Amino acid sequence: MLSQRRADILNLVIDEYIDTAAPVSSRALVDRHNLALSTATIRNELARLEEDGYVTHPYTSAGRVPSNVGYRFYVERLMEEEPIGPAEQRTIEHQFHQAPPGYGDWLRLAASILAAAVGNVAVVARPQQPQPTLRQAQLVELRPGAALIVAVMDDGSVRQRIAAVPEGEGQTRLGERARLLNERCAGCGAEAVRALAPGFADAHDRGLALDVADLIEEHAEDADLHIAGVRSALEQPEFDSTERILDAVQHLEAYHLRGTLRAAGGARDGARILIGDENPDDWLQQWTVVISDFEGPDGATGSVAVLGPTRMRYGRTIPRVRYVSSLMSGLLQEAEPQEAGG
Amino acid sequence: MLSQRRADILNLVIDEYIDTAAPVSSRALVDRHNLALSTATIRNELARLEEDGYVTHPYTSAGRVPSNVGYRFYVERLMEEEPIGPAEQRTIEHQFHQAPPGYGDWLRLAASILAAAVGNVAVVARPQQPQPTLRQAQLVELRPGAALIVAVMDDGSVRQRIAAVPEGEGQTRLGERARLLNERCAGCGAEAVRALAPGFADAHDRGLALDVADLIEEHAEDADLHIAGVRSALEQPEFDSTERILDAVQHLEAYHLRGTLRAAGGARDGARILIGDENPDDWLQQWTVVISDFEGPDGATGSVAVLGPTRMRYGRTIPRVRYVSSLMSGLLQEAEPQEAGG
DNA sequence: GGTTAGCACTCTCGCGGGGAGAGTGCTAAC
DNA sequence: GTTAGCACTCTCCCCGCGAGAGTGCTAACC
Repeated sequence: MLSQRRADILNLVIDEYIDTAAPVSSRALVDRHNLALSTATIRNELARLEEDGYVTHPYTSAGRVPSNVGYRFYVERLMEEEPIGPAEQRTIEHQFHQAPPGYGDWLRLAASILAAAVGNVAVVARPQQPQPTLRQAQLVELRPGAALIVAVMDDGSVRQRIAAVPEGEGQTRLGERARLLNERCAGCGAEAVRALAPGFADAHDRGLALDVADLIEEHAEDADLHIAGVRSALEQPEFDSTERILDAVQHLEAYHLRGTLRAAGGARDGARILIGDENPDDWLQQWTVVISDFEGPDGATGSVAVLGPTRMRYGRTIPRVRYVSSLMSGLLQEAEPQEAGG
Repeated sequence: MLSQRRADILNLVIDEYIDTAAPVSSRALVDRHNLALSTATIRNELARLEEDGYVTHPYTSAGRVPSNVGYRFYVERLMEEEPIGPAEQRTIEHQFHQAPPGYGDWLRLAASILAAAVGNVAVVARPQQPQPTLRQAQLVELRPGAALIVAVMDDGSVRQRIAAVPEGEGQTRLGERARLLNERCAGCGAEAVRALAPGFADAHDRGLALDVADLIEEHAEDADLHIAGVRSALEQPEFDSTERILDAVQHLEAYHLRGTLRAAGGARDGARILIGDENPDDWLQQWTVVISDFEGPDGATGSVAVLGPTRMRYGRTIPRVRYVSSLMSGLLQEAEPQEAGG
């Protein structure tokens, strides 16, 4: 265990480094915090902290940089959370209620509010039930032999797929097929629909039922994941080379991020935090991810997350992720007097 | 009008510049194409081309770089289209038919096939009817007082919005409201629904009908726009500075791109082409956009586009945009024997 | 024993010089 | 109209170097 003084110094080093993005020198620590110690003493302590793995040395004679171990310790023991003042709270809630009418717009807005609040990438995943059930399916004629299945789930999520249908059937006939499908399968989960499939007299209806069962199991569209703040994150000094930026850009797509939000990580008061190499994904080895799940209606779970360099303002980020998450939860699930429609 | 020889030289300059991304010198032209002229003669011609605005000089003694005017002339008169050979055609079609089951996946695949074929950003916009009509609306309970309207259009596109409903109504009651709404409004366009709204006895039903009318007019979700190839585009030498990359990243989002695809531009055989400052958007002043619309079922129109630096391989890009567009059209609309379902 | 001053040593970073190279424009001759 | 020749320009890259920041270590100090 770290001595109190050493922990204090580590705290200062990390605060300083988060602020300046430059290796922290003994001089800087003493000067900026009026320490009653000499730089030499600090240097000794820093050397010990380095021995224990909390900080590193980019090269022989530069200041200290926190290691992942250091950040982890900081997040768990040292960091002070930066509270969300009444003014900020009002601003955020105000923005929330100013939402444009579309549901997607609204989720995107949430992401961009969070991104602005923390200066990093923010992601908001629409709540989905773990075991969704079918609300209703539609068949839209595409061309002879193929139709689009549009399946709306009970949590409001939507999945679509192209399916084979008999050639020469018009939209009317497809409407009948859809009606039959809905009569029997509405309210069912994937397994139930699959079990019902053999019960259809017509072979094509059986096929459609199986397609629907697949759809129910499938992830909803990427649309249900909203990303904001990419630019502000990539403006940080860690992204100095073109390569790094491009790598980040390549991976910061809705398509890839779904899995990332599911990763388990060191929890802190309802927020999962993954620092650097704690991330399972290769490309995230230099990133920290802070995730907070929230509840939607009927047990649906959504997620709010922030991604940024390991040098992120944890004290600011974590409470804000948590706060936006709870706001989402409140607006989507709990009773709350508020004008919603447009 | 340009003399034949001068046009030939312009052609060579642009081909060369597209290839190397470096200012083209008189020497390079003579050497690489075994011209029966001396570099001095070429220099004279280049000077004339510069006077007429087809090429420029980055600085006093560097080679020539095509101007937007030059590119425009090239696209209209000089360029040779690079045909899609049978092998390439087979590859592309093969990839198309290997599509994963989801409709969104499929559109994304189309974008990424095109992106790979041209080495730039590709965008595919799902076909939508200009005046969509309602297929069916669902109401999903969120919390007391608010529900999610999920409206499926006749072209299969989906719009969602949060709407006010009376507090204390359960999902069953909401289901009844939805049924009533569908009974009266299914098949209607925005105007028709708006006209029907006053006919509802219940005030809340009237409100919902108006919401639905709004939804019908609204753009579909951004999900219906798929982007691929951002990385390969940004790897090109024009994006040497961090700033440029970030600017591009910031604007290359589904949210912003919808309008871009609607821009009118110099047509060439069914493809609209906007070069540099021909683009209405500020951020696109250094870009070229090649767009081709395609037909979906029932008069729905989708778009396929490629975005890249003005120095793009026009001869390669244009036919490929056109080709993918026609493939989309074929797969979504025309009769074509093919296994579609999964 | 912890703390501190002093000092040698190390590594980065920015700056200026300078030479090579690529290319042009111009002039004069063909 | 075409071409050789030449002076001139501008970039680019390499190199060296000095300033500056910081450390680690040693020896003295309280």
